Amino acid sequence: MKRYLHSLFDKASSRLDYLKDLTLHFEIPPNNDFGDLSCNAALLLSKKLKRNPRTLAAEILENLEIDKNIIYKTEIAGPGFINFFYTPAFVTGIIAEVLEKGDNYGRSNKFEGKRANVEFVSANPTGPLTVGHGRNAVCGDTVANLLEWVGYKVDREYYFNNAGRQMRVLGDSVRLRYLELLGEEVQFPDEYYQGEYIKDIAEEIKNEFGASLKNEPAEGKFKIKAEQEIFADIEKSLISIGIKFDLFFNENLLYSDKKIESLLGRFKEKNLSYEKDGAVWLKLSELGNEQDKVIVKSTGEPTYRLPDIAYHITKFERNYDLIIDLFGSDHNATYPDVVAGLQALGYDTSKMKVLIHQFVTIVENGEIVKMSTRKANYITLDELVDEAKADAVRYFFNMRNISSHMNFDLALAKKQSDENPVFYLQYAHARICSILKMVSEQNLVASTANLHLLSTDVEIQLIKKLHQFSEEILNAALQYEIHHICVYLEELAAIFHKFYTFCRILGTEKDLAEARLALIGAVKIVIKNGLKILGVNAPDKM
RNA sequence: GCGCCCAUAGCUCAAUUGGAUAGAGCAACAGCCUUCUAAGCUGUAGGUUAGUGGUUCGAGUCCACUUGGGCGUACCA
Repeated sequence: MKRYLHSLFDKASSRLDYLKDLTLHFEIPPNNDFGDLSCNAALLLSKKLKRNPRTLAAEILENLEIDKNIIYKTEIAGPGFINFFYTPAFVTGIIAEVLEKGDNYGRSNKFEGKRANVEFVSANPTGPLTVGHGRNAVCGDTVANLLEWVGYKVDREYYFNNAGRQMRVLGDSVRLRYLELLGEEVQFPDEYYQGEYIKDIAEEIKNEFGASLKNEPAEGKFKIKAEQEIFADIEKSLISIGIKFDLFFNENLLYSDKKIESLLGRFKEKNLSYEKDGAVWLKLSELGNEQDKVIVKSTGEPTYRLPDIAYHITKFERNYDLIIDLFGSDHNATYPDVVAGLQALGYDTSKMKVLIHQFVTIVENGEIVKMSTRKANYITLDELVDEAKADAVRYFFNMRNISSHMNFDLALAKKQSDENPVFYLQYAHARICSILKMVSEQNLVASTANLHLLSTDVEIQLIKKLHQFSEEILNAALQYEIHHICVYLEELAAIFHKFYTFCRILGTEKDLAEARLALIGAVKIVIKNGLKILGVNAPDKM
């Protein structure tokens, strides 16, 4: 519908010059009395043209060639809003459209032919995924889904590093636990990985190799085994919430393919780096950032910046139209350096979008639980899924704006099933399925022949809500804000539940019953499609 | 100190990105099941949108300052 109105304004702009470079904005008014869509163009223009907004609105209206079959009424309201009212024929026509498009209703081809890379999770294999990773994982996967719904071909990518100091410490942690199991006295340093999973891995090694690894170095079998085990667990955790990656990118590849080396050369060649105190520095202060930063330590080892930049260059070389990075807020200081470096080398960083999600704070008995993988003080994603099931966990993370800090009480998480609105949505779907099952035994079939019989407020509201779905998706995708889908679905489900209470199907006159069947069939499609984007099941029965 | 994020009902959060009377869930209170699933519906109560100023037709939303919180501020990632 918005597209139709845009086209009307486009035509009118040939007569009204001031409409030409105006970005139009249509929105759904807060109140039914104000119509179905509202436009504030006159208000915006009044400032620029120094004219009364209401007379401007009247002038615009006169120049719109409105199809009376689609919009039966327009009005100028308040300070100068132009309100549009849909005809009943247009409204009921929505149902047929939903039914016809089915599983594809809500998809758009706006970004057809474009390719996107969404990088998320990217946790190094040093321990199980925590609740914090869970938020990242769910949000990343949902953003990817959303992009697919607007036409992108999406690669979900996981970047990891299995070299370096962290991994040495991991290997040595396992080695010490192994020696402990063999009955040796060992000093287990505080800064080593304290988690129980380290002991489990040591146990497995002991079962496989007996005492034969007494003199094995930490970076040998210990590290390798730990990495394998942990990675397998990570993948299992991800699959348990329905996430599968297309690509795993190992940081090592950047070294073995000489990407780091050549990048260093390019910085030097462009005079963007220099040596000081035995280290190599990147001239970030000349690129608009606060201060210069080290890219190669005096030990000869690069800092994270160099591989990160090299890694992103590979994304540009792989020709993505959109490159998304999803980080937790603890990384908020790192990406500007990477972006500045890329920009200096001439890459089009406007293709990049960095999404930062805020932390999930776990509160237990009124106190905040500080999470640390190293100190083994964390709640794992697996524990959360055990307590609250995958659908509830996915919905829980999807339903909030990623920029908002999330609090949750662990005690509450355990009874989360009662409070999570996901069940409200699933229940609506299950109720529809139940009706459809029941009518199949009667002599009733969904029919679009008599949709004009759908005339109560709640029915009209429900249909109009269905119409908003595609625009909600597009809007959410353009802003990478997935929680809008949840808000929309909850509103839709609320109207449906009201409909369910007031408008019966069984025992109603045949034509009306069949029209209502068509309506709930359409509702079912939209709920199912919406939940699909969120990665949540739509059960037939509850 | 500096940078990013945040502050909305008792609690957890929305608010169409500057729009018309700030909305949901949970908790509280009062109702609704002999008819398609009560994991539902109806109603009541709950707000100086942290504070102070500013910008304009119009501010929860933008700007400045203040207060309070989270995350950073490494030759860790």
